[in-house]
Amino acid sequence: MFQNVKSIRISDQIATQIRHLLLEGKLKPGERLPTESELAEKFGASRASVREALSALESEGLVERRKNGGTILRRFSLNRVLSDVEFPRKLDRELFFDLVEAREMLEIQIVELASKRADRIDLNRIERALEVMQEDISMNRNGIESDILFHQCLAAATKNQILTGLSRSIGHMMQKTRARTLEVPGRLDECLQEHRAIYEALASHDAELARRLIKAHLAQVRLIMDELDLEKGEP
Amino acid sequence: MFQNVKSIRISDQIATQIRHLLLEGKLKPGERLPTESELAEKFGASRASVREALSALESEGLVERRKNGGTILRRFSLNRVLSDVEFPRKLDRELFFDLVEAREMLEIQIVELASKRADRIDLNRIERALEVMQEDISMNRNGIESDILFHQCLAAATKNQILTGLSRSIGHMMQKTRARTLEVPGRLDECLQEHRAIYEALASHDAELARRLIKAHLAQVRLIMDELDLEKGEP
DNA sequence: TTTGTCTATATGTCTGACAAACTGACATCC
DNA sequence: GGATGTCAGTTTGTCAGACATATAGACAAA
Repeated sequence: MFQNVKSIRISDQIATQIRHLLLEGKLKPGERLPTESELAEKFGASRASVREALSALESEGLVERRKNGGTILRRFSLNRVLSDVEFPRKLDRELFFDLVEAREMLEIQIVELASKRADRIDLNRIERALEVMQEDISMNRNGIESDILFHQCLAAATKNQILTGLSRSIGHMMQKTRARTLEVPGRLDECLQEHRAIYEALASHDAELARRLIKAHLAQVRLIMDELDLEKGEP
Repeated sequence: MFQNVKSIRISDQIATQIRHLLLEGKLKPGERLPTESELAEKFGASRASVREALSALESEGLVERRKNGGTILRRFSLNRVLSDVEFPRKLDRELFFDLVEAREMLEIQIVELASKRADRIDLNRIERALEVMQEDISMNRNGIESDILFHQCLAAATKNQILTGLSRSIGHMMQKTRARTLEVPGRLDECLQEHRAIYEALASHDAELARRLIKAHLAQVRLIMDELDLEKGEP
């Protein structure tokens, strides 16, 4: 009934404005922003606030700052890929299935590529993710975090930032649903076994096997999702 | 051979330290960080630098700041820690190659799916896109718009909104580069022929052929990109 | 052409100060 | 007693002004 009101930081407002200007095309990638002092003046704020905004934008990958070169708008940034897609937050029923389909494609490609590129460090990381899930099971936790961690480690092994970012973002959007599938009794154990098998395939650089395994894994997830869907009816 | 040296911002060092402390488990999600003044003292830096670091961490979703509640480490952030820590921001150049790779994967998947799902309407649309490109050629236009149109129509034929959206935004980010490849003498004609072949495969619902053709098409594009790159050196 | 030097510029950093908002305790009124 | 003001302490948010430092560009010298 009542809208939650709260003060909005100046630095946030500045960052938001710049993000919007980028989306609307009034600021173009590759261009240079005015100097911090000029921005401060134009926004009617202090340089410190402008700098905080730029820090945020920088860590989002939208801008790049150089000692004397000013602040430039980056050409290729993950956020710009995602901002359009992530936009429909409502997740219609139809859109949700599109999302599931896109995720399956993405994950399959990721695993295939990862099985070619994974080095010792990646494999160690994945191993650790498996341990975390094992721990989740014995501690009786739901395991969604370790599930996400595993898939994130897979994506990282491709060494491709765009794919990694996409995986993270799409995986995050489906977090709730995945959590529900993991609640099914015994599912977490199964999941761990499937993950382990995928890991083995990766470790032996068997792309074809890895591909088959992740496909089976995702098919399993989808199956459970469908079952849950029939019972409850609504995401 | 020579390592690239450059000054590392204090705020970056602080942010990195905090990220690592999180990874090592010395800082735990849900905990509260010391106050900004205390942090400044402990790191031997000013509060302004600490605040810039916190701004970055906040926009990564690692911490949450409240007016009097101090700064708390967010619970659900494991995935973000990982990718950001292990793979420091890539430069535009590297990220561009990631983008090219991601696009190729995406387009291949799209064409494969489209060849299964394209109906009469989709095919007509694609046909029209081909005509537009033919017109571009005879009018001596650069053809980038009709190129985009063609790929957009392909994506639409998958009936998957997520894939369509991804294709659009990635394609859009690469627009300038694609435009440059089309400027190569005779390239637009080749491009049209390749598009035509893909269309034929789609029309006959030959997924395997379509896949091979789009792969060849994208390989050709990449080849030209590389050549242009060697000549000019800088996007 | 390369190298050295200088200067202007923009970011990076620090200091000290005040404003604003939240917390908790205490006082006040019905 | 319980709801409502009031106040002080704490912490983040914001500001202004200063200096340090790295970079680019111009220009001179070898």
